[in-house]
Amino acid sequence: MSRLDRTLIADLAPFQGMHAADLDTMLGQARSMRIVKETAIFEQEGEAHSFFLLLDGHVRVVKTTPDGQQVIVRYISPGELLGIARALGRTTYPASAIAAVDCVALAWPSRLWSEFAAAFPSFGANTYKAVGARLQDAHARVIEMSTEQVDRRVAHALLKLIQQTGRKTEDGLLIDFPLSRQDIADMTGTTLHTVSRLMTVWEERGLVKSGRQKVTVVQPHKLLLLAEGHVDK
Amino acid sequence: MSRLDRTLIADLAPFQGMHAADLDTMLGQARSMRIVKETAIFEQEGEAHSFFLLLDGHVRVVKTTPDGQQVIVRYISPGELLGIARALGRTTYPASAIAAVDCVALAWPSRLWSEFAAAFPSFGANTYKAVGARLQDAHARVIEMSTEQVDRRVAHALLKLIQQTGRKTEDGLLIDFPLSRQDIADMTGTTLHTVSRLMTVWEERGLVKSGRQKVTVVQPHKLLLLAEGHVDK
DNA sequence: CGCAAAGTTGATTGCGATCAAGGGTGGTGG
DNA sequence: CCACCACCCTTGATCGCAATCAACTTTGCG
Repeated sequence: MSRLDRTLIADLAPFQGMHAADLDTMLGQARSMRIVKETAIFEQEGEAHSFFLLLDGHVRVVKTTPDGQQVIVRYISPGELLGIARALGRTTYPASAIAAVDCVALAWPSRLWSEFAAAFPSFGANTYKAVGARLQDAHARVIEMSTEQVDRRVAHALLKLIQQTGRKTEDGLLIDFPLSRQDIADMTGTTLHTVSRLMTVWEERGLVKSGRQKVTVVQPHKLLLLAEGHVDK
Repeated sequence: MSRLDRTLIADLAPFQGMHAADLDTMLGQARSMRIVKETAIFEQEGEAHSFFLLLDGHVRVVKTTPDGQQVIVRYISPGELLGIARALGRTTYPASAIAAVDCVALAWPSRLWSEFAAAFPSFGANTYKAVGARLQDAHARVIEMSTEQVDRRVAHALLKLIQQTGRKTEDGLLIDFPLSRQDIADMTGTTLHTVSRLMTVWEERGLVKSGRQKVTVVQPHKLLLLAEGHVDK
């Protein structure tokens, strides 16, 4: 049986400041798993039996309302923790996590979370720092939803994505996983129709290039100006 | 000089599970202060020199956008911590805190936060639990802003407030601090005009009673139905 | 090749913002 | 004590953004 090597995780944010031996201890209790595209890692309301570390791929975290509307809370990139319901004092997952592409992840039983946090203070502190960062993200999003028009919200969403996962191509910065108009709509509280029209206009203006489940930002700077409201639409 | 008595804080959520002696240690380093109505406890972007515990009164936490629009992030009730920027890994306050009425609070230098969290694990855990709860609140709010119409958002906001600070009166549940139409608008991402019209309709329907900076919810159950979308508007 | 999923585009509608005007009320200072 | 004024609230009229409704096109996959 192949053991997991600590270099797999040593450089990732959640494990900064930890001793090599402690990394091994954690890895020794991890189970590695692959998740095929468009399947769930965990489901909203489900028993929070495990927490995860994404090693490769991209995951979208989705909340579904009682009447079936979907909101994409965030996208997870490699190196980030997900499903840390226990750290938030929950016993069920507050959202579903769906693999946007084929993914590789590590999983630990939730029960171990408090053990790890206590035994490895750096790990606990890093996690809480991440929670703090997410709280600020969420607040920023509330402000955005309260005060900004659709076009600026969509621009912000795209900028956040290229910052997180932008891959340089000859055309500009490509968002590195399949992203539909509907997905963008679910991130920004609008409809696929409105997003489609925006993309058309922006493409004409040379700000972006996009196709089926694919978006490339050609002129991030101009998109930023638009997002910040410094230009006419 | 009068010392602060530990019974002042022993029963409050942030201090659950702490030893009496440790409470005294914390109190020994606290400074108690009064804040007059409509003045700031701290300002957005300001150096986060202190964190606070609200002992009496009500505080509104406000974010202001570069173009001057205001969003009320939350109201703080007695027994809650505020200004815990350091716990979120920040050195400046992410929002302003304004006393909605005359308030009494305890203040500690921010520097002590990590000391307390390390020395009194219960205190740290309680705080992080609170941060987790706020993260969930914020997410719920994003969902709300993304998927619900104005009337339902306003209904939810009022229900949250009466849950937090509702005081029983002969008419129903009174929100226990001055709350203007503009305030409600700033909580829900709408305008005072729309809120005013809603209140008028709801008053006619017997759901609420309201006046100058005063709101009483007469029929919480019916308001909940409206908030959940189970009835026609 | 056929079909389902994704995207485009036009037409229409309506919610809620904005613009505008006026009324009520509590607090303050003369 | 009263008058005035700032602040809060109400209500009407209009407008525009973006949702909705509808039809069609494109694209990739099995």
